[in-house]
Amino acid sequence: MTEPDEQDQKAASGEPRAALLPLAVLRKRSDFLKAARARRAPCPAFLVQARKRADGEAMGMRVGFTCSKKVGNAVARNRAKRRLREIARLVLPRMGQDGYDYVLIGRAEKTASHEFTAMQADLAHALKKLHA
RNA sequence: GCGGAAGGCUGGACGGCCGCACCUGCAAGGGUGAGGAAAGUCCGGACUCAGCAAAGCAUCGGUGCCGGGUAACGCCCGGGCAGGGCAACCUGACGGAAAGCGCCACAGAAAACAAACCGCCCGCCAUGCCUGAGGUUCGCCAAGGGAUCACAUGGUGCGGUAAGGGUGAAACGGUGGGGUAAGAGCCCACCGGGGGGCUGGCAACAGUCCCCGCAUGGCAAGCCCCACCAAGGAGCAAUGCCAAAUAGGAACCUCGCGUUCGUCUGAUCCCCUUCGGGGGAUAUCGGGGCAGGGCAGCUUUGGCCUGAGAGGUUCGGGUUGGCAGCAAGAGCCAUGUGGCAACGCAUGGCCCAGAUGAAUGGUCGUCGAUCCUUAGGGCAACCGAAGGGGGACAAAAUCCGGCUUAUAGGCCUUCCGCGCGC
RNA sequence: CGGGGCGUGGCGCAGCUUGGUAGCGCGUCUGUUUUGGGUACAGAAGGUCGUGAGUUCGAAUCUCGCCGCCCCGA
Repeated sequence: MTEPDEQDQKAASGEPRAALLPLAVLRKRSDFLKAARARRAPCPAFLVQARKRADGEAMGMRVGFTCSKKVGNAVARNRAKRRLREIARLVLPRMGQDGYDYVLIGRAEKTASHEFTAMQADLAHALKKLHA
């Protein structure tokens, strides 16, 4: 039933669009804790953390999203997370690098209300700084 | 028209581009995708687990006017009573205070078996009034005796009374009259209260008649009593399976380790044998029965398990993967029908989220209830080109029925009061 | 999902059981002592008792609903 190689196939499922790197989602708490200790870059509407993984840990580029209780109630947190996910989807395939874990952290009020195009530019700028 | 009451509905719309989750399909593609509260997690269930059910008792808990609805409820509907409102209507933890215990600060005479501080009244005594031994500072003082209807002052009585008394949340029925030494349900009228009967109602209760002068404050959201109800525990991180990994665990506590069957004859031993088998012995091994033990606190009954082990508590190690549970249900929508209603019944139709760092969206444009600014118009209320802003609360997490709380704006229905017109 | 606890002056806590006066320590302020400071002594200020209702004559205390925080178990 649960074939182990099925997960391998899922990891390679981004293959049809060869130009884009596959985007896996961080799910484990330990990955988030590791990323929190790595480099970070503040932006007006959110905070970016980036960590270059050790070899053999995982494949491709991974990204996670964090919105704590400070952001607001469940509705506000979900909306903030969706906007972060959207800018990550638009920006990371172009600007991200293989072998990195990224974590985007939402801020109260601003993540939900800040201008969308500005947030994309902010993320691109922050990624440049983090890769340098 | 203004003000108000009750109930219900709705919870931005359309399009472009780019996306997400699930289902279906070989594929292309197609289909579906948050709420009235999904929330808080306050009640009630379904479902699941453990080696169990029934009855009674105990205990704990809940409910608390009556009747009905429901799978059930602390929910809903209808009715009664009480309080509020001119009314529509609203609100109500609404059993018992003569079963018992407890509490009622301060103030006040007294705060719960009533008692009696002031007061009022009555009886008695003394004084006053007359006389006056005697004394004298000549103003008076005064033993004793007499009078004592009434009045006054003081004292006194195991006297009467509770009308009145600052207080207090609350003062032992209220108001008025009679009555009395003063007073008092002492008597009378009305109001209030208690008991009993009758009538209406399933009942709560209401009405009415008779009797009783009245017989005992409040708090039960203090303990408690009564009635009714259900019944324990844990909860979808329940539970089952697969895979992986580690271990093939440790400590402690409680109870128990008895008996029987050799026609269970498997095993072992002895004897006979025609070699098919037969007879006997052994409770050591296996097996069966019984006692015993266990199965939610106790008892009883039945059942099941165990029967030489069983049960419980704690600690330690590993895994934080997948599948099932997990979406057809106390389901939704019509129509008919019973019922004042909640709701029930019948027939037909429909299939309507299933995620798990957690999908159901991101962005842009047009419109948009409505708000703001302003050119202009109008005596004014106001109208208004153009520009700008622009939707509340709040997101399923096993699933239902309720409750509670949050909620911008809009719409509909019914009713009440006041004003005006016809 | 289930269970438990706590909100009282600036801080840490009593008081709640059995309802009537909100108290203690530290801190703050003022004064005295000292040449000055500290210490010591004396005095003072400061509390919607988390919040909204209800019960009661009366609620920090009793009951119910909300809000916030903390802890525990599966």
